[in-house]
Amino acid sequence: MKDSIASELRGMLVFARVIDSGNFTRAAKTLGISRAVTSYQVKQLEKRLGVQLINRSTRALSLTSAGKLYYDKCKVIAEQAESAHQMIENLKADAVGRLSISCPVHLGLQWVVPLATAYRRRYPQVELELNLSESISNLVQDGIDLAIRSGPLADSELRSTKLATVSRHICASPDYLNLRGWPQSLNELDKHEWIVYHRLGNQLTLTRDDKDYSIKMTGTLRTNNAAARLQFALSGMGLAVLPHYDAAKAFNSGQLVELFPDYHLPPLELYAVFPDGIEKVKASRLMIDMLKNSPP
Amino acid sequence: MKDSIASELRGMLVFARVIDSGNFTRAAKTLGISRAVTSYQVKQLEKRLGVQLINRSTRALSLTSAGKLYYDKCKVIAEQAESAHQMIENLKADAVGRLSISCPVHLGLQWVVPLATAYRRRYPQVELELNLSESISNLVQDGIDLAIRSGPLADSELRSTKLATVSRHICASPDYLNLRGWPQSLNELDKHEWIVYHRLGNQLTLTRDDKDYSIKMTGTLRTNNAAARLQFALSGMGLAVLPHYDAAKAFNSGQLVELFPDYHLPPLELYAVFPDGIEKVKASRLMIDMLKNSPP
DNA sequence: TTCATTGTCAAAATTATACTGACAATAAGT
DNA sequence: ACTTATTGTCAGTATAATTTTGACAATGAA
Repeated sequence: MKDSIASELRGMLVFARVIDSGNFTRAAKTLGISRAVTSYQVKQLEKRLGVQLINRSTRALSLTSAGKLYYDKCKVIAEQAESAHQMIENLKADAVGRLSISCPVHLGLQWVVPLATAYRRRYPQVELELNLSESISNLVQDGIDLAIRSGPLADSELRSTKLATVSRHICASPDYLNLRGWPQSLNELDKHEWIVYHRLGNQLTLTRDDKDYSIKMTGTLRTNNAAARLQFALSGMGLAVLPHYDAAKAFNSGQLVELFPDYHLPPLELYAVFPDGIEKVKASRLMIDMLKNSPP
Repeated sequence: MKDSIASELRGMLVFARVIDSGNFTRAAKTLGISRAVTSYQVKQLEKRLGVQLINRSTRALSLTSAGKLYYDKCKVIAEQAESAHQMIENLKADAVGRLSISCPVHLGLQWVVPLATAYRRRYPQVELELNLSESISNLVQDGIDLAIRSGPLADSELRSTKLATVSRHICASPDYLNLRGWPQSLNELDKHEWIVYHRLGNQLTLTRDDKDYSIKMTGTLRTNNAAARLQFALSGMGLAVLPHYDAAKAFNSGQLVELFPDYHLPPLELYAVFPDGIEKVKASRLMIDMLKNSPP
């Protein structure tokens, strides 16, 4: 930082404090530095500006006219620097500010939107921005504070915390099963149509009594959209692996039934991913807590 | 400067520049520092605040919500710091700002007041403050930019420049001389009354053809006020040593006559005394020039 | 793929900043 | 007029901060 304004800033702060204090000694004390440095800083500033700001005698100070004008500016800057710092402290202490959240579309609609509504009601001073998108790439570009993703993101720059564990279930509509047959064992599954969720591949691992069973999902219906997958399943297009939050409603209404409930699928792990320090911001912390306390 | 706001200021400036530039590399270039420092400064700032301000990936930047709010503050501070510096530069380049002048009362009334009137007309953007006072002590206390004094001030803190050399003359009113006699030689002077100016002592040294003549001023009329001295002289109370600006008018109107015009008195040396760097301020420089160009 | 560019890092070099203990100048009290 | 305490500054030194350099992995473009 050769000769930029930056070098002046510290001097400006010291200078302002000297004027506020009325003398160098008191200023030094309140700044927590020695008298010598205080003197040096102001002298350096004056040298840099080329104009003397303070008329000194050993027992009295006064501002030159240039100093008076300059002091007013310094005072404002000092206050604003203080206020900027304070604002960050406020963000950490109170539910204020802004919070931008990124979330996969379907999960967002099912889970985050209702929660965000409650959040806004509870913390009206926080401006919420909910960005629903599947793509994970523009997380940085879009200035996201909090991204909700399934699976921990292997990114050293970002921190993450687990929000919820969502069980998954093999589902089908009664109509479909009546048509194609209700499978009694895992072996019969390969005679069925699967609605394959694009991002998960077509290998499926089930667990029962600590034993793993591997299944290959066969089928021609593929989608990268979770809502579409649900609709296909409801329309009786085949078997689908659905997260609990999609499945539960359909089970209750009888639109879907669960197959092989004794076997467990590896659950969906939902993580919050965020830049370091964001968890110290109260608005973010409260949102994370809320997400953890109200799993989908 | 342990942990005060001051340490943050440099970081704030760098941070703002990074955002303005869109990336660290360009910011570093415009700041004239290396990429590494730029990164370091922002990181340091974030560490200090406890919150990440910038979402980084190697090819894209974005602000966190906290960063957005903080940026706005930084931007204002950067602009104001720039403007403070610019203001000083303006003071040096243009006739603007304020200028406070201190001057002995009588000299001020005779000389500076008329000049200040012309100055104000010529440079209306300069706020003038004229402080007429004999005392030299509160020069610092009163925040004077420019003090006019007779004789160079032996003060290492302050700079000074000679404004004018004012000749002095031995004067008396014709009435007084008719009453007490017109002295023909220096020897007769000790029979006369002197109006003694307090600050100059009562020893007088005259010069003629490189030869010095010492005279002791006798008399009971003493004053520390230059205007009073003039009035006493005009009223025929005795001989007085008057500066040219007081004597000239009276000579022209015949109210006073000069004695021993061939002998020269050590002249009054008028100096401008001011803090270092004030001569770089245009308003001051113009005033000093004007004083030099229009001697009393 | 290859290539150039980005942000960051670690170690070293350099600079800025800080403290200490003096000093002369001043003001207040006696 | 004398002492006493306080002030701002200085010189020399110590310390902490900043900066440079050269490297690195990550990333996007060709």
